Amino acid sequence: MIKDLPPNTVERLSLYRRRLLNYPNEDKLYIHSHKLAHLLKINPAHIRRDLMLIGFTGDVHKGYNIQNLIDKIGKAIDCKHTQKVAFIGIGDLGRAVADHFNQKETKLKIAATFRTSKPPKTQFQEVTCYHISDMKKVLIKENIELVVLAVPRSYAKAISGEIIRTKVKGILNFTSVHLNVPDRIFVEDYDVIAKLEKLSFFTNTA
Amino acid sequence: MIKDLPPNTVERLSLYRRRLLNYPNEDKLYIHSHKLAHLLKINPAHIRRDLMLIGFTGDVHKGYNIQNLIDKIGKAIDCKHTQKVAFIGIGDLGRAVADHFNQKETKLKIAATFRTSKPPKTQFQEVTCYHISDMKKVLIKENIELVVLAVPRSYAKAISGEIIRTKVKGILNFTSVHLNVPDRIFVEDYDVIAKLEKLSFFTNTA
DNA sequence: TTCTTGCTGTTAATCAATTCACAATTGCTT
DNA sequence: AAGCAATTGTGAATTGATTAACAGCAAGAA
Ligand SMILES: NC(=O)c1ccc[n+]([C@@H]2O[C@H](COP(=O)([O-])OP(=O)(O)OC[C@H]3O[C@@H](n4cnc5c(N)ncnc54)[C@H](O)[C@@H]3O)[C@@H](O)[C@H]2O)c1
Ligand SMILES: NC(=O)c1ccc[n+]([C@@H]2O[C@H](COP(=O)([O-])OP(=O)(O)OC[C@H]3O[C@@H](n4cnc5c(N)ncnc54)[C@H](O)[C@@H]3O)[C@@H](O)[C@H]2O)c1
Repeated sequence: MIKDLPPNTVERLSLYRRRLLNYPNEDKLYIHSHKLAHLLKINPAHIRRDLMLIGFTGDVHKGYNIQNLIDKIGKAIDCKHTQKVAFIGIGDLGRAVADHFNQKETKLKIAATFRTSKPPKTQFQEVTCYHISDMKKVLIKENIELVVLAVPRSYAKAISGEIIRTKVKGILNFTSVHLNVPDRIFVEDYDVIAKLEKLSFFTNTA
Repeated sequence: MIKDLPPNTVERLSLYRRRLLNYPNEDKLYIHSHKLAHLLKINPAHIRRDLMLIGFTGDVHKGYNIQNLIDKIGKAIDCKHTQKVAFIGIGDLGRAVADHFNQKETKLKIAATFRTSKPPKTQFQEVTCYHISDMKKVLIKENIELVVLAVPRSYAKAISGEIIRTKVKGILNFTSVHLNVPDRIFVEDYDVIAKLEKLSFFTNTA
């Protein structure tokens, strides 16, 4: 894992890797910066710079070796141990995200889901679904470090209050409630409405 | 509508408004920059600067008048006509987003949803659900300008090929497929995996 | 009245992200 | 063997986003 990568670079590296994992099907061993840039609709220099930051070098004519690049990205951004993820709230949104997640190659592992209604024994392969009242206990016992929070907004605050008493280090927060957690916990908020309103704005001015 | 607002400012203004729409319940007419900043966990100067950009001024002691601010944000970022939004793919993800959307105050209006299986007559209040094969026709007829794309990734390319033959100006794309559309169409991609992998990275280095 | 306090509006400074632009490299062609 | 063409790696320039800092103001206290 490489220190001091800019946040946007880390995010892009993840996207590069996911795109490349589909690429060998297309029967090539190497890829050029401009080709990958085109697939992702970004600037080629961007890619070269990102790869420079993780110390990956290409061949001046063949471009970048795809498998080696995938591996190198893993060394750069993946945690050494497998980090466990829990889904808190597994309604429509949580289910969609968890499903999507389980179809992708990633080092992260879904270790638990939580909800209020009586849970079925399992969901998503071997993932256990617990009742929300066991959340704190399970998060601690299972050593879960990341959570996806997708519960009705009125519960967000109380739940985040419990989360801070566990070893959770990061929260992907879909509740549109801004969580009050200590600095040691990373929060990433996402809000569709703001994105759509931005889209609306820029499709009517620019 | 104000020209030349930075993208991030537009997004934040949307968030300010949504937060403030809940605030009068809390029985205040005015709010200070540092108070709102605290609610959103951002820097107060940021808020003052954003409001400066839309020409909104506060009272040096009372702060910002909440209702006036809500109105001013509307004038700054909302489209003059009501823009119509369609959901293409209304499975778990589409449903979650559409639901979330319909609970919020916004000038945007869901005008149609599309899916492959035989559609029920309606969903979400008065929104009609159409079969995907009618998509192009309906998008054109209804003058739909924004779409949320949440179909299985294998269909994304073909569907975006149809979309470009309509008046759609913006796509919120959840498919993890990078769409090849002309520049006149704004695309906003979102990818949970990249966000989670970023979270994983920063909870293990920083 | 005069002083103190705490806020806004705004400029300036900083920090981060993106893009440009080109030297260096090397396969390929002639 | 020499010249061409295409690509990487990267410093420099640019653009954009964020934060600091403070003047100026006005309410309320003394
Ligand atoms: N930020 C965004 O972009 C975005 C998009 C879509 C939905 N959302 C939000 O995500 C949340 C979930 O949406 P959804 O469509 O999946 O809702 P849903 O009603 O389908 O699912 C809610 C889930 O939360 C669980 N839950 C309910 N009460 C709970 C409690 N007291 N404690 C713990 N868990 C509880 C339920 O068991 C269920 O699993 C909502 O708050 C919604 O507004 C946000
Ligand atoms: N980017 C992200 O963060 C993210 C998160 C979750 C899911 N996803 C992706 O979003 C998509 C939808 O996920 P979901 O869980 O809602 O899936 P889902 O299977 O529940 O729903 C799929 C929807 O697409 C429709 N559909 C199926 N085939 C179609 C076709 N040929 N043409 C048009 N529409 C068709 C279906 O009718 C259904 O409405 C998937 O591609 C998933 O991987 C992305």
